[in-house]
Amino acid sequence: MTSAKTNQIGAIVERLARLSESEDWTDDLNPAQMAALRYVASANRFSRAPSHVAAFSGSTRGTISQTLRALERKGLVSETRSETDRRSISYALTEAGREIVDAGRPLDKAVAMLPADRIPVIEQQLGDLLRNLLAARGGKQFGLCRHCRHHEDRGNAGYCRLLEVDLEPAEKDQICHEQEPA
Amino acid sequence: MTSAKTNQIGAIVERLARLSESEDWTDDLNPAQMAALRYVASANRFSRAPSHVAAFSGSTRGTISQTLRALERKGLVSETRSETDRRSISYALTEAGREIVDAGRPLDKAVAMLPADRIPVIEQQLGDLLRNLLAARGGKQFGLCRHCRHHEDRGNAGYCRLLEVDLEPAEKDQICHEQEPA
DNA sequence: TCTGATAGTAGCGACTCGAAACTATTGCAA
DNA sequence: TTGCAATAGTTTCGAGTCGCTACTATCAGA
Repeated sequence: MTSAKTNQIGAIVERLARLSESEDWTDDLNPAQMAALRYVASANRFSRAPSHVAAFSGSTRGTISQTLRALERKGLVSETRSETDRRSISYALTEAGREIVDAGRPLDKAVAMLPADRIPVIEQQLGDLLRNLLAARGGKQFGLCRHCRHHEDRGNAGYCRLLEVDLEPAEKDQICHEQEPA
Repeated sequence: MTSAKTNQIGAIVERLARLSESEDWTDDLNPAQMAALRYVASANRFSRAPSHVAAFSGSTRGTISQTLRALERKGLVSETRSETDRRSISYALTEAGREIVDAGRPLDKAVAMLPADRIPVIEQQLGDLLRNLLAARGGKQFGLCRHCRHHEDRGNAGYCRLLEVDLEPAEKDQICHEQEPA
């Protein structure tokens, strides 16, 4: 016998993702495109370059470059070249892109059917699992700005000590590629 | 504001799966091929047809047909035409295929780093989530044979009341496409 | 014996994906 | 200041996914 009592968690997670994605085929967007679109939707203005999407999803710059192009052709994101560094590009959601993201994901509808008090528990445990996986592969966290050790709360707004910039209120709840847990 | 306090569970599950699969690219097998191979490895002899793999993964017969062909070309599965129904085909793992499956998945290594007492809890909760998702889309469960209402325990071995066949001891722990929870 | 359902396959077009080669910038150092 | 290495992104390649729409073979019921 190879591994008698191995747990099923990995198998369930992959099946959940696969089933959810197979239902998520709205608007002519495949899973990879949906994932990239959702990332752009939730990342802050410093974290929306192709290389960030690639690092977040464990993919490569080349692959993500094509995916973002496909999204742009469909009018769901728009591309802006940086003024300060002419090499880098930042993508932003268009109105049409925002609509698709706001529709939510199939899996979240199944989550909503669980007892409300168990949702934060599962969320916490899966978060720990994700951190373990990221630690094992040496990847960045891509956590929320306000959970970062460089973040300084200033009432409604905020301030990033690393990049030395003021932050809009909404930006505190966005994903940042520089994020390091407090 | 669109949905202020929405939970992150769906996002975490999809990211976990994506990251795990991106590391799982061993032996020239892409995620879809790994998923199909693992399914064949854990399904019983009545549940290894292309249509079963398709139903399990939320894909289509056409797509899975090609995926299984790719696996066969690589010598990881072998195909057998049914004697009783000349239309149907059953795939089985080869030795080489078994080796790859036995190597396990990256995500399970991250799971193993969690406190041991929390693993069954997470497993249970994700299982509930999966059942919710399946119920919402009207899909089959594909649960374990021994958890089926047609299963009859006969000590070491077992018996399936639905198909009216005797079962090997090992088959009780395999996935069945006919499975209905007790 | 039709006839319809079922199991699997072929072909199409858009896309993913890793890898490697390539362009355009930028930063650093001699 | 030139010179070069690092960085950001793109292109191209080949194999494969994926939904779709035919299409073939087989089976099962009236």
